[in-house]
Amino acid sequence: MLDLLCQFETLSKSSNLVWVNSISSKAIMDYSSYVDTSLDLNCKPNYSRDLYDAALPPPPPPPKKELESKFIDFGMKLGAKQENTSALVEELNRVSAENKKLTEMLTMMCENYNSLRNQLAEYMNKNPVEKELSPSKKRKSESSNNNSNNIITTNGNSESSSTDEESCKKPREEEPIKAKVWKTCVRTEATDTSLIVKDGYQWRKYGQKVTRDNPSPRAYFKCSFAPSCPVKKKVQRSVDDQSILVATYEGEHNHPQPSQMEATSGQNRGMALSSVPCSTNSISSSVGPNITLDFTKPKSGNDNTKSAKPARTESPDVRKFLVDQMASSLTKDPNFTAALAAAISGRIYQQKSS
DNA sequence: CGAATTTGACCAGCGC
DNA sequence: GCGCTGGTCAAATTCG
Repeated sequence: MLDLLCQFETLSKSSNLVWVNSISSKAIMDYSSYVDTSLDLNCKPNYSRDLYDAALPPPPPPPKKELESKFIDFGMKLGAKQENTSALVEELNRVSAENKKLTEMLTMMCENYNSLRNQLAEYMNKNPVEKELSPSKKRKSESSNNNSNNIITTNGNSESSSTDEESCKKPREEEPIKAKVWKTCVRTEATDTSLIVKDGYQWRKYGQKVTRDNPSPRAYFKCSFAPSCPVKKKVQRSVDDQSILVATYEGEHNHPQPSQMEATSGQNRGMALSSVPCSTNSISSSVGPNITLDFTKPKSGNDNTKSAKPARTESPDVRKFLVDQMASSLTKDPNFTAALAAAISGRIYQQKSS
């Protein structure tokens, strides 16, 4: 099963979150909103990997008018308004076509990813792994939680199985009995001792404990929006593989990701660089500015991800949102604007001289 | 200096 | 009831 998950992870490329909770396919779908579909935009010009080619964001259409006006002004100053404008318009058309093509490629990637995930869910449902618990264990929940192969299916209801520890908790909190509980495995550097799982949300650590079944300490986190947001998570290294962090989430966020809030509020300079899932062995480890766009949607409402998923990649609204994000990121990047200005001036100079 | 983290103490559930 | 255990609290400490 882990092999399958690894394949799944590899195929998903842009995500380093391995969803190992074997539950109903419906619940799997719920998780889809957490999958990092962010594009890692390397501003350096020397990227040549296919992945980057595929994930290369479309050039920013929204600034078109702005840029065009700037181009025109620039051209007027040089006394070559008409030629420059037509050339730039032509260039913009070409870029738009490329933009469209890349968007289609991205959509196709997302579709492939989703179909793979569905296949995984199907496989899990067909092959439930019954994990026999040691009778000597007092805390059956822990014995299951600390196993990296923690793939349990009980009537397709993960809540009933993995929330055993929930039942051990005090009933003081009025959170619903069926609070969503799921797990993720995140591969990290084996030397990395921090128990930090970057998932786009901000967490406040409120405890750490060494448990009986695992020599690695378990860290307890609450959502930084608590108490309004009741979500908690526990992070502990896998017993079998110390390089794998097992994060157990309880509850559901009732707010968008902070990174997304920043993005929508226009404060997205270098956004999500520290708060979005990113593989530690990421291909984006090259030196230089990386712009990571967070495309995960705020979890509005409950289980409507099934219908919302296609919209993420295909609906005009989402596209517009993505484009706005990219445009905002690029236009605020001084390196980008400088490079753009240099490219434009160079092209105009080239046209003039020819 | 305020926010975040650490860590020992405390509480509650469970098995004997 | 007692001991073990996981989960949480909150004072102390660290960090930016």
